[in-house]
Amino acid sequence: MSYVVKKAEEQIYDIIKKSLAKAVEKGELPEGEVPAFKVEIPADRTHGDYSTNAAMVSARVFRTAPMKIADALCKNAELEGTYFNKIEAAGAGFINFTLDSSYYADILFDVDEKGSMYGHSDMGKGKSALVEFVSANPTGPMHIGNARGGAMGDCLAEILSWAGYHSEREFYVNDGGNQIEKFGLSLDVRYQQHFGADIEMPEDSYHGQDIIDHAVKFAEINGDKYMSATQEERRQALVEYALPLNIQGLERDLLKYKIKYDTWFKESTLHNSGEAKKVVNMLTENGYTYEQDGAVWFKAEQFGCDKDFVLRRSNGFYTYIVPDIAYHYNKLVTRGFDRAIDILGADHHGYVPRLKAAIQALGVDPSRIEVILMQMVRLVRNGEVVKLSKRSGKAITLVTLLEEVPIDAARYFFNMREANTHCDFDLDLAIEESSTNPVYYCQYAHARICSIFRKMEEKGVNFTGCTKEQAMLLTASEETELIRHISSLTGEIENAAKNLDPSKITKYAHDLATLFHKFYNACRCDVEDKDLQTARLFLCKCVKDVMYNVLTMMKLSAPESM
RNA sequence: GCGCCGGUAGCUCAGUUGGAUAGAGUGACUGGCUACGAACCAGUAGGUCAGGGGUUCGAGUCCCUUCCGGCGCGCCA
Repeated sequence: MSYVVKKAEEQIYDIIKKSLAKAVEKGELPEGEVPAFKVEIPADRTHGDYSTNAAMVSARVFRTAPMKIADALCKNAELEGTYFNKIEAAGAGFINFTLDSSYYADILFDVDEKGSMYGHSDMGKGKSALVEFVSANPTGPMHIGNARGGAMGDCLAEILSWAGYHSEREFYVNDGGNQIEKFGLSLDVRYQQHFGADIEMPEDSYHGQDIIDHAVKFAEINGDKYMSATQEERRQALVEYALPLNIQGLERDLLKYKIKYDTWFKESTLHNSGEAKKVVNMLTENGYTYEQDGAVWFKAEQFGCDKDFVLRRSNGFYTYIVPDIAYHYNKLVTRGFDRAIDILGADHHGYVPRLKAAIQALGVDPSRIEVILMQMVRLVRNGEVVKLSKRSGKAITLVTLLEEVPIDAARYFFNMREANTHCDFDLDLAIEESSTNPVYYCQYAHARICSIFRKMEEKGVNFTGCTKEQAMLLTASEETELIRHISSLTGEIENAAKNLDPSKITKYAHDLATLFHKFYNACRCDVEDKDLQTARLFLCKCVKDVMYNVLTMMKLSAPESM
């Protein structure tokens, strides 16, 4: 949290401590230690700006009624030199504190001084976090679920960076295994069909138009010369042609979505470098594997899983989880990231304990892997759920989505809700009502402030700075509430980082806009009193800075007019 | 059957990690521009926090249980 906020909270602990000592000295309270108590912001602000349950939790220690303790503490409290001008005991024994206007002024000076850095925190102490997200199969275009994961992961990486972590973004490219086999097979059939072969697409192949397009292009370049090659050669050539194009396509489409990765990590490197083999060997050397029916099993039950699972199939191939184990070992040990954060679809939840078990068996603290499970997005169009089937090729792609919905709106929408809630994306609503979309509500606040400064300049009023005496004129509830919210930005970013929850930030932005719009309607900047005018313009400037910071954190535009 | 996630206003969701009278958005209704931007604001209506039990000064929040929904539980990824 920001240092002004921190200072205020520390003062409360200090006030309580000193007034307790004084009350004991005067014999108003018995000797004793106050147990751990909490300082918090009451939901109902008529109860003050801060409250503490110190009197309630110490009732047992002092064998005195909470209300009596609260009274004694209030009576002996010394507020001189603090940010508070009132302390009082309330009904159940809460002790409530009221902030002085010097506090609000200091908050604004803090914002003004930090500018675009306001909101940054050193909570993460420079620890490194690798955020892996989207990681869509390179066998086809991205779907709408990837849109949610993309917006969330990108925003989360940014939040972590603001909270003092060194964060990096990574895309894991599944360029090995069964899916690539299927990809090759699908291309192969389409290629042969192009030259008139009478064969059907197998049920479980990829039926999308993109596969046909690749096959046709490949045929235009290479002609029919691969018709006479072996199936293996033909499929390999097709995959070597199409896969890089798909990966480039993913990169290009995500860039359109304002997502830029630090690294594109290919699964194939884990096989080529022998890392996949190495982790299986390590597990075996540590005695955590056994053979049965010709397959190699991992003793997962020893690590709290309900079942053991296969690492190497009897046909000699590794199961999908082996490269994943090697991949996470690579993240945490080889590359030495302190934390590996994965954003996955909720249908992977059964797989998380298994991955963690294997990582633990490799001697790595599994809590360094943190998985955000994201519930599925249901796409609604014309009031009906659109079935998302990749196999049928009817999935709504990320590109299609972005053609229909503004990028800012999509990024904001997908960060509005916690990962763990299902969400419906109503396309018609997103398009038709784009003007009432919550993101515009926030951007409007920013544009409105810019407009105020333009208008004031036309009248010859240029804001150049504000004195503390002027800033202390901001005492209307609309003003102090707004400043209170401004003051909470750093803490809110820390909270979002702690919970790995970007939705806290969209909520913050929305609340900031609400409080500003309320202020705007209640308090005019264009007033006779020049000192008050200066103070309000100062407040506007600070709100604008904060809104700008929050919007850019989510990579949303902060328009000066709209 | 076992496990994970969820159930809060008509709808979509918050609820500061156990605090005071449960809140927003949207939809419905009413009011506010000779105005620094009405893409805004103010107000009304709408609740057995899925049901039941328990823990304590105090429960939407923690524990148990029942019901409802989503998803997992493969030598698929």
